[in-house]
Amino acid sequence: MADPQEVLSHRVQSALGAAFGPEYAETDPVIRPSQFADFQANAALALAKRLGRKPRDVAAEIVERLDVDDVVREVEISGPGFINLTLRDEWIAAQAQQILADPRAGVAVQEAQNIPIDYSAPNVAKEMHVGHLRTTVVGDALARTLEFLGHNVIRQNHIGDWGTPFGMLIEHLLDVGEHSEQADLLKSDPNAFYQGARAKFDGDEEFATRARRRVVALQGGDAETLRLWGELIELSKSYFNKIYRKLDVTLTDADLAGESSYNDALEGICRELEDKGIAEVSEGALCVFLDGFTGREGKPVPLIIRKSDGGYGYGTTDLATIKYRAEVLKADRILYVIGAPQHLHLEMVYGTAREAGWLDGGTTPIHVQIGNVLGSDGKILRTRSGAPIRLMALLDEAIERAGRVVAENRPDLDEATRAEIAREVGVGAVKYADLSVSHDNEYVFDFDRMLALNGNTGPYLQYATARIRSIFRKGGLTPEEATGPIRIAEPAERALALTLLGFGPVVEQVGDSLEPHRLCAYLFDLAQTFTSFYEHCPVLKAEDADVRASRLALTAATLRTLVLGLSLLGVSAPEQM
RNA sequence: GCACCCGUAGCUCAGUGGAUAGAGCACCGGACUUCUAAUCCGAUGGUCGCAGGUUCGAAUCCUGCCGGGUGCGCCA
Repeated sequence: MADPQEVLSHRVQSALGAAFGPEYAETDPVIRPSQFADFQANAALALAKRLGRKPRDVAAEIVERLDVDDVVREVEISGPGFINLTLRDEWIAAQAQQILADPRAGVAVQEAQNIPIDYSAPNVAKEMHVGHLRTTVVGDALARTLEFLGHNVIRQNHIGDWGTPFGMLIEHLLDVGEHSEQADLLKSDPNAFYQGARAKFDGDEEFATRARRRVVALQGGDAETLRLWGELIELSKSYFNKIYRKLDVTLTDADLAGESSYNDALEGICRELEDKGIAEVSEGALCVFLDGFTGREGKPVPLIIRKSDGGYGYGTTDLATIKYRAEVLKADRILYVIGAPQHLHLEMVYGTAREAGWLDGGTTPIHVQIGNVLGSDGKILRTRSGAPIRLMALLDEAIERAGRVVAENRPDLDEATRAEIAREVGVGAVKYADLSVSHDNEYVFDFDRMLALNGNTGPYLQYATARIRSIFRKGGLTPEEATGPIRIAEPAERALALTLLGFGPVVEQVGDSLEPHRLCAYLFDLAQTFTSFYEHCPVLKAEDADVRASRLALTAATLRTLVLGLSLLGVSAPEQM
């Protein structure tokens, strides 16, 4: 066990039990990183009141019973009753050695949960916007991280592939021709296709009539209409996959679970909720009213599950997803990586599912709220002309900007290599920018900042890995050949080794809290701690062979941790930059 | 009107009820015949929106207020 915080927790808890009786052995010892030592235990302050004694006396008694000599070099009571703990260099070195030998870099495998993750969810025949970009990137990072922690992740790309707009889209497809250039726009510039259809729908009464008739045919299961609908899906899949491949996102066609896949379940959902007395008819629509949900003028807010015209909306589909994921997929947690504005709606879906008993098997639905991406004006990101930004163009611009920097700094590399580096850096920068701020906050999109080589950015972390790889190339060995033994003498070595021990805990924390930005912050800290180490401690030019072997081992452990950490975020690390 | 989110350094953002609130950027001052300077070291910069409350201890928890954003019946 390499996590100092956990080791110290157990030791302090034992001391608490020994000092104050077994009923205190479960007390949280409140181990925290400290600015005066490596860690501090704050339990004494909280316990003082309960025990009716002075905090410093309580701390003294804990210290007296504390058995940590093998781990801790110095124990000191300070201030009102803080217990400062300074770890032994040898212990840190030994733990770092274990991390180096562990292919998982100190991340424990957890008891497997079934975790469906709903993320990305673009619409057929529509451009993905920066909001989709963020749920795609955050959802994918969570999928990768939870999978690595040992969970059974089931990716659910809930694409918008059903509804009334399809009448218009199908008629437009027929008008322009299935294999026309216009139809091919769906693969590259879907909004152009959509807007073409929309314009006709709004301006041409005859077209609008055809479109409405087509919706009826689609819902009625007309074979030719379904074939054309399938064609729209296929063309759109081509667009989605182009984006996913460029983004290096793990979603494939196998993960598609679009709205249409629940069509057959909707009628049953409504009947079940009506039979259970959860749904009732109001103003012609079948609705669920839940306690605690009121809107304007105190009127109860409905979750509409069947419209007054008999059709179904997203509320019904979302209920079908939660029932399916809970009962068929046997989900322990269901993650909805979806925009923050949909919070109220999702709460109503959860509440309805709970009342219906669908979550009784121990399923917890969780809304991973995605904040809006803003422009520098603080408004939702758009082009100067006010149009939504095309995602592919945005990625291409990031790659192009990265390419300019690479060309400037690495004229020695051939063009193909530079292009690949530019792609990894540009895409990595965009993804990292989405991941490094807490997901539920809005954040301001800024190319210059995300592509900077300084600061908490993707390129900075990638550069740190590229530099380390360069050390091994120059040294004529592979990172795997650097096995230590790790010894600690210099403060910079100590700081680096101690930071390495924090990887396992932070990955576990991301799995629990579903906050990838914590991993970003950790990796940035690790990279900074490494560059500082690298500045102060010669590695290849170390004074003797033992020191060199130890520093190479620390360097190898850092590289593996950085690359593994970035991979959990879905950010690649180029061999050179 | 009701609900949710947010308010921390000039800017962008972190912050597990614990000691003197942190990064990055920008600005200022240093370090390159380099182990990749695409870097590093240092300095400056704060009434944590305001006011109460709980607590030994509050940026963090509770209440009220101010300011900003979002949502609130047949779109998703």
